[in-house]
Amino acid sequence: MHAESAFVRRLNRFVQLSRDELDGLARLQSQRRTLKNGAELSWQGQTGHRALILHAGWAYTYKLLPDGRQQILNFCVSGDLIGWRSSLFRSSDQACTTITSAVVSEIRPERVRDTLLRWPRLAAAILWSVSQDEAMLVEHLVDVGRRNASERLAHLLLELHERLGVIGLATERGFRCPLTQDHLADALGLSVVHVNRVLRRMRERGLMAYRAGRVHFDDPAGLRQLAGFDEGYLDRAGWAGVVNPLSPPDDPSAI
Amino acid sequence: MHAESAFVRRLNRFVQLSRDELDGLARLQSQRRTLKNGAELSWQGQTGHRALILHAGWAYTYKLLPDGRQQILNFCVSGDLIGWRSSLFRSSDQACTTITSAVVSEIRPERVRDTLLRWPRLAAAILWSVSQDEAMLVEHLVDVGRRNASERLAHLLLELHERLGVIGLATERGFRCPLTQDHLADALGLSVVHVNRVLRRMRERGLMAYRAGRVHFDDPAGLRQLAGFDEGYLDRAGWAGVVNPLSPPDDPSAI
DNA sequence: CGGCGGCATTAACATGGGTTAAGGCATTGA
DNA sequence: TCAATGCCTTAACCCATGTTAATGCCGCCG
Repeated sequence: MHAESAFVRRLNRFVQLSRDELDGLARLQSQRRTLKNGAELSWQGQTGHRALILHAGWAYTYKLLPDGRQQILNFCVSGDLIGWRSSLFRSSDQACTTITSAVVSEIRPERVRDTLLRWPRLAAAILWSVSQDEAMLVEHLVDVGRRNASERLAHLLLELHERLGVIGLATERGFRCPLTQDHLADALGLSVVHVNRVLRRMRERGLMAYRAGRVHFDDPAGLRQLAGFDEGYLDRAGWAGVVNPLSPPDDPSAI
Repeated sequence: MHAESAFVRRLNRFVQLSRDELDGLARLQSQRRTLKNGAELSWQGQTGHRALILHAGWAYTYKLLPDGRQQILNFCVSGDLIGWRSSLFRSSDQACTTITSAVVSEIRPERVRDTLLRWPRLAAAILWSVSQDEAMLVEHLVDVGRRNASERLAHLLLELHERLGVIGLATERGFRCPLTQDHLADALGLSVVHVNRVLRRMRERGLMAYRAGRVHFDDPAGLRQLAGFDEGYLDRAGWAGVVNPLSPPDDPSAI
């Protein structure tokens, strides 16, 4: 039961949790809410907001400018953590809305703190997950700052493919994708019209097709080259080994 | 002596450290190196890299694309922490180079871990600092994704002004700034030529002047409005109070 | 059935910002 | 003193991307 959770599945790439730790995690997840698409999970300026685990469905985090422009910061899929750090420290500086119907657990800041203090390896795993989110944010900034429209688009979709693959929601050549072209535009700092143009060109060039809620890669290698995609930032290549990964805590072979 | 450190000065906005904690921090900082400008503090793909405290001078973190384009992620000033999280978890995914001559402490990952485990409130303070860095990164993404050139420029310089003010390196109307227009361009996703154009326009409109290594705000209010600048993300407004700030640990009034 | 709202698509046109190229002014160092 | 170098500045030109607007499709709902 525990092992099937998308979040546990993802964490297991980094650290194998003990039964006790899995219990701690299960307790956090015991309360679940099901939400419709378009539901607001948190908003800017909210104080005392909950930390979230997204069990199923898609959501996105974003910032709104006073004049209505919005910048999407991240797309969230099953197994993602949302707003954990800011729940400990500050009012939420970003908003989060579901894209599809979704299942979430909401965790009060005090519980987050208690859990982190009680299960240090769980804390390390969560910090690792948060750390990976930051690596994605950095890559996102590079996208928007220094890549052109088609590079950005390819990069984003390849990243999503990678992430969904880990939790079993992608095939080798593609994945189901509920994002509208508006979402893509707001994530990539482009206009909808241009997103549409670029998608068409990529289809015509035989690189990929985005239609009927599915992304299909016709030429994965070509896309990777176009985007300059290197999935290293999503993976654990080159662990420092300081926060010990991969071995249960009582295993004598643990470092 | 401790209290004069820019880093301690900044942390004190969040949590007042006890003598013991200050000692722990001082031990981290005991080794200092002085570097020339243009010195590489870390680079992409480096494993086992050190965590850094920048005591004096300026630096910047950035990512390089294979074709030579670069995206600057952050400008670092006195009192900033660099690469703490990635030192624990992964190979460095970004590079860091000094802009001016600089004084730094380099801390090995194991020491980082030991310090965090031994002084939890220090850990909280450091996590807070890192959390603030992420808030800046988010704001940076909004800049590049959804603000035009003059908004971006104004926003960046107002942010720097705010940050430098906290550590006593800014006057009410401006600050010394060693950044070249190339730096600004690579941070903001613009070309140097355009940065120059926009700076001229702002000077002509009586908003601000950037000359001879100094930024001077002629019309701070106008600039803030132009940039849509709201310094909330740099401050501690709206603390959740979960990781207890502001009171020494043994103070009975501490929450 | 008919209307409406969300989304995709396309065309025509406008422009912000990129590119290229050239010159100026310091500072450095031989 | 004279290069050489690094940085700033400006002009001319061009293109990637934005804007506006219209059309079509589909699913939902009254």
